[in-house]
Amino acid sequence: MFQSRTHTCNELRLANVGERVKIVGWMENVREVGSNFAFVVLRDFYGTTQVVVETEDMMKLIKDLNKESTISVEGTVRERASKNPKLPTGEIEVVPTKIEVLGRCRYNSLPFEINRSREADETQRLKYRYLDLRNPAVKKNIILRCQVVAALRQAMTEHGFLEITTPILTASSPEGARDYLVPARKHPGKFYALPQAPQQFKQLLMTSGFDRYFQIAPCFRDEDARGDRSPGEFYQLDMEMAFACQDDVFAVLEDVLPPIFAKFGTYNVASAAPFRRIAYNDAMENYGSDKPDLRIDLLVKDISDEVQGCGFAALEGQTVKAVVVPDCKLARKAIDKLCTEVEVQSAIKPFWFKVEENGELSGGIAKFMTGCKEALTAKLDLKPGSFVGVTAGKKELAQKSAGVLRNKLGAACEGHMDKERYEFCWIVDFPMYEIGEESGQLEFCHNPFSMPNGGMDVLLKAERGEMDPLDIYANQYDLVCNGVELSSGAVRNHDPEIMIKAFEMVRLGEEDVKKKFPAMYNAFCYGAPPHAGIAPGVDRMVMLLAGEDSIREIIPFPMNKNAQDIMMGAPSTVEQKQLDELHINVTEMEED
RNA sequence: GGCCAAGUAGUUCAGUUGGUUAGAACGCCAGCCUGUCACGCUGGAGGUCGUGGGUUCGAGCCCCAUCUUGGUCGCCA
Repeated sequence: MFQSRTHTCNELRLANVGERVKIVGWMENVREVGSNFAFVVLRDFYGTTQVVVETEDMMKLIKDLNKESTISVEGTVRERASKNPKLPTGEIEVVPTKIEVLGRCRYNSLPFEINRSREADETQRLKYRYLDLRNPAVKKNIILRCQVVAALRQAMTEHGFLEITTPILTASSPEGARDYLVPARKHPGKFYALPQAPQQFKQLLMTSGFDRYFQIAPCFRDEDARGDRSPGEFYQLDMEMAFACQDDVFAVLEDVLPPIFAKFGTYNVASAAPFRRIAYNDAMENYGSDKPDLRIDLLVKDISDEVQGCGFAALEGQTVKAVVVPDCKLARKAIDKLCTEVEVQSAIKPFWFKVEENGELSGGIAKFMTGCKEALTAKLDLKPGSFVGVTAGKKELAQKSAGVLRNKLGAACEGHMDKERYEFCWIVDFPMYEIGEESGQLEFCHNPFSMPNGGMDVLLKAERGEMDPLDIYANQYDLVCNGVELSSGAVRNHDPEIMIKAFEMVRLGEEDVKKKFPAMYNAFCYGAPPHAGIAPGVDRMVMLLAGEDSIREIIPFPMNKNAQDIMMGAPSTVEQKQLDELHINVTEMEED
């Protein structure tokens, strides 16, 4: 029968010398420095403590044990003969009178070394995640995640928000991403869906009279993974406020997030309220991105007019964007590498040229630029030493490529990125509608739940042809931090008539609204409050705070890129009996 | 689904123009070592070079196919 320990492995100090103690943990390392003399490093959640083995019996016991076995050590605390100032427990050691094996490690060779697991192959790490997590450097991120979630809960609660859980088994939503479906045993041919977000439920809560709702909400979307996007499932700090406008939502997050970022982040500087607000179109124009990294001081400039007639075919008739670095010291090789990286990420290879010390243009496309040198100098404020990166193409492509270029240049060129801080901004005034690439017709740009800016009036105007529907803006906003889109939110459309009108703009109507969002439509017909909300991604926040580039580093048990849990073996085949109960017929099967 | 990169010892990697017996570090095993703390020293075991074809006198290296993994684009209201 296991009896509890007296101390953790990060607790004993000089003051404890002479005490009888019991510590427990994993045998991390054994340093044998003589016959019948060895140092054993014992590790638990809290830290490590050195145990000295000095007798033949104990030596035999330890030598028969594989590393990573769990043991308990009862003994006396002793001052070390040679202290280690690098360890909190480095001044003492435990001289055991009894060592008990609690859980033997059956393997003398592990898939990777615990304390170097971050260097190991990721597939191995994920397969043996329970070993990977023994590494304090890996564990640290999970602890951080817990602390951040706890801090968010506390802050939201203090702001008067109630945490309310919403269903995991719900109805498939016609909009958005691909759903995860769950077959309904009692209803052959019918399916539940896992929620892509608690969107409709939280809006229904507002209609029910709950004033301020939040939830650390699991969300499920069957879409492909990215470095910053875990496949399948992720968590949002989902929130919604009744009788609220955009400013009310902003005020809450501007109050909640900066202290948490400053406290738990790798960098301890976070922008203070109010965060900068940038209109979507301005962000695209000046930063080439709808998630600008404001730590970079470079801007994107339009030089479409200036370069017309320059003789370089790739620029003629295109939207042309430039990013100028006034004092660029990049070598030719570094420039080529950077341009290639931009091409990989944006499908456009940027052009470039430099201004030499004597004022002459050189490199890249310089020979085509001499004709418009004066106009460019004025527009871009060119000086000796300036580097100019140029992208060209259709407007959005040129903008986005310039944005990628801006990010790369900011990171590569000395002095243009104040990296060690968290810079928040709001992206506002998103277009409500766009012309769909496939359909060529008007479609919702983002989500149909947002209130059009100007309400029914602008919709009617657009309907009468008095304004371009593309000029209708949604009361929608994104929260961006250091170039990462943390969150999307909106002032919701709580008015059934405006909702129907908004849908009519994209050739849908009352029947479609009722069919697609029956509960919400019905609820809104019984008196709905104006409401607004947002849902910052918890995983991405923690990733930013931990300073990690991969979202898998901050998820306790992540799936791999192909949405497989190789540790648990999910997804997996199931018994035919289970399929029969669910009225499921498998028509195609992956080979194992 | 497209594109790019990688796959060699338990792990991380090196491997020249295609040329003898495929190396190193860490880990593992054995021995030595009474103050180590990334302990040290000596020795040892450990490889179907992802898989299948092909070119060649000869392939870890070249070619084709395929699988796996990562990145990226599509996708992500």
